[in-house]
Amino acid sequence: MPKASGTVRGLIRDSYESLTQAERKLANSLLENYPASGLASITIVAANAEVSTPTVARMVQKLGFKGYPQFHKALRDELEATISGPIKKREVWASEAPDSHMLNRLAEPVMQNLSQTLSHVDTDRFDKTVKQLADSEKQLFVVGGRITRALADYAFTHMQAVRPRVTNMTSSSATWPHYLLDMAEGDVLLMFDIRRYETNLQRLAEMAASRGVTVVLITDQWASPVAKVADQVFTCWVEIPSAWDSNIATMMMLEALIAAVQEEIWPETRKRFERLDALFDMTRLFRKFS
Amino acid sequence: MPKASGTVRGLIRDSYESLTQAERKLANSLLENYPASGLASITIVAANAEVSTPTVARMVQKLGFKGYPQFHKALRDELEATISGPIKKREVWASEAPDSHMLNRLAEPVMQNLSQTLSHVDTDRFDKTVKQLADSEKQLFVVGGRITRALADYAFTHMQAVRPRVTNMTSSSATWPHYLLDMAEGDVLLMFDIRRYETNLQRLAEMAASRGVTVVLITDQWASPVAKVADQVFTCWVEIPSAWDSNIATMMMLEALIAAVQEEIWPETRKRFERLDALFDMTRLFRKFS
DNA sequence: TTCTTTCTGTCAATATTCTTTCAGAGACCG
DNA sequence: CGGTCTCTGAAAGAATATTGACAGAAAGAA
Repeated sequence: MPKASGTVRGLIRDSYESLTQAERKLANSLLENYPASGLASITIVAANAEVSTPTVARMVQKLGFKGYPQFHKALRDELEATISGPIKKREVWASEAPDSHMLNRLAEPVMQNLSQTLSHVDTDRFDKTVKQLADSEKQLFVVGGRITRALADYAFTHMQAVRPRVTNMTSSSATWPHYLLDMAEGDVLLMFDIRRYETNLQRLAEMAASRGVTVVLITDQWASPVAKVADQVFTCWVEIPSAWDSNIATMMMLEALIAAVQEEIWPETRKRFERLDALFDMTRLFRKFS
Repeated sequence: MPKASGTVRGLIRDSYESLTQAERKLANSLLENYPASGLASITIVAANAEVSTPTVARMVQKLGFKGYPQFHKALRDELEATISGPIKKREVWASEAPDSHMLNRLAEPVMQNLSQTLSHVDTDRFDKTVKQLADSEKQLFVVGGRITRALADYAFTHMQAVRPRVTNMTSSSATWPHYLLDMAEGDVLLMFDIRRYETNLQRLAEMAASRGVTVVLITDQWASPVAKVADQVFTCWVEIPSAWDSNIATMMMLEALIAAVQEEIWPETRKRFERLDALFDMTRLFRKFS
């Protein structure tokens, strides 16, 4: 008895010689387009291989499955195992601590959030957004809410290092009309809005959009109402077992955007970095590091 | 509104915002393990997503399919088109994008950083620090540097929600002597210092320490000079392929601390949260969410 | 708050799939 | 050539999947 390789494919190959004529026809059909062709219903599989449904049922039983549904499930599990990202199944625990420790209780949902966030990004839109954020002909405005103001600040500091013409809008909504005055068509407004969503941000977005400003929104999985008027929306997963929301995935999203923008306009950015460095050297605020 | 990318995944993403709550739950479940999770029967898909079968049927119709079987077929066709070859083990991380895409290039080192950071935490020290940060008899000061000011702000906003007596020190070092005046023995100073390390922060730390203030430092893997005078040091991995450092691990460390502090003094914190909520309800700034 | 609208799950009907039985077809052997 | 065996597909029955109708629940508006 030859050993099966564990995969359904291996199983079929191993038992190929003991299969009958019609069954081989089926086996060929399955292997030819593996695993897609095996994921249809038994009727369709049979039709594709030009054999009858009982033949399919008999063969999967011969392969050791209890019935066609089990065979189907085995294929799905295999597919799932094959195309899983870098985040899945990684032992990221804080070593010696018990699972009940806060660090470990947090690790799992955080990974989940990052994974989920990544799987929701449409790379075409991402690339498009990067181009818009990288266009230093246009003014870039950054604004956030109560909690996300910190993220907006972070975005501002980095964007400012990468390109010129970046404006950080204060968190006080009373001053926003002043900024709106200066927004021109084609300018970009980068907004952060995580629940609880702020009505003022929504109004700001509406007004900006109506002036022809491109609104880029980074929000959570429940989607801020700003999404309705935004040109680009990035959804981040923020749920953790706590009374508030985690912004780790949001931070990742933001850093990814910054990194991509930096790469997009590296020649200019590089010069900016060098000049910035020179300036830091002149003020003695910072230490050189090894 | 950007056009759908033609794939079922794109279809789901594009209509995500117009989906209802239960449908989003389903969409998440589908995207999380795409396309394997969608290739099961409607019953199983519904069970996995923890929604009812009619919800699944409704959503696929909303997406433009005539019925579930059509949706199923579309997924199979897509799978066939994508991995027709023998062992085309595509590491689809962010999405259908090539490995060279920024999102995928970033995902790996970020995971690495999180993993490293977690495995370096001494849980005993972590717990001890949490107790110190949770002691609302003492004043808690928060301060950060040029980049980490955003993190300090984030820490401040959350800590302030969790406990009383929290002070956010401005980033301008000229004002720091004023804060120092009010620091008493036993007070806690939470500092962020990521390279390039700032000389002013070091001086601040020294002066605070000499006054008997407990200094808690969150720094990077190369360790800020503040570490020499700090009582508690948390090291975060920050290296990514870019000209600057990633603060995702730093953010995680911070959130872990906040979460642990919150848990430590939950009874008081809970009341604070309720009062805060009531205050938000009074100002109409925020929308209710589910 | 109350009313309206929209959403979501339970249930039942309908359609499809899966399995089993069985008889005919074909292969192999004497 | 006839007998025996295995294989194969048709058809029926059982099981399951899919869809539609409905009513309670939740969200949003006035």
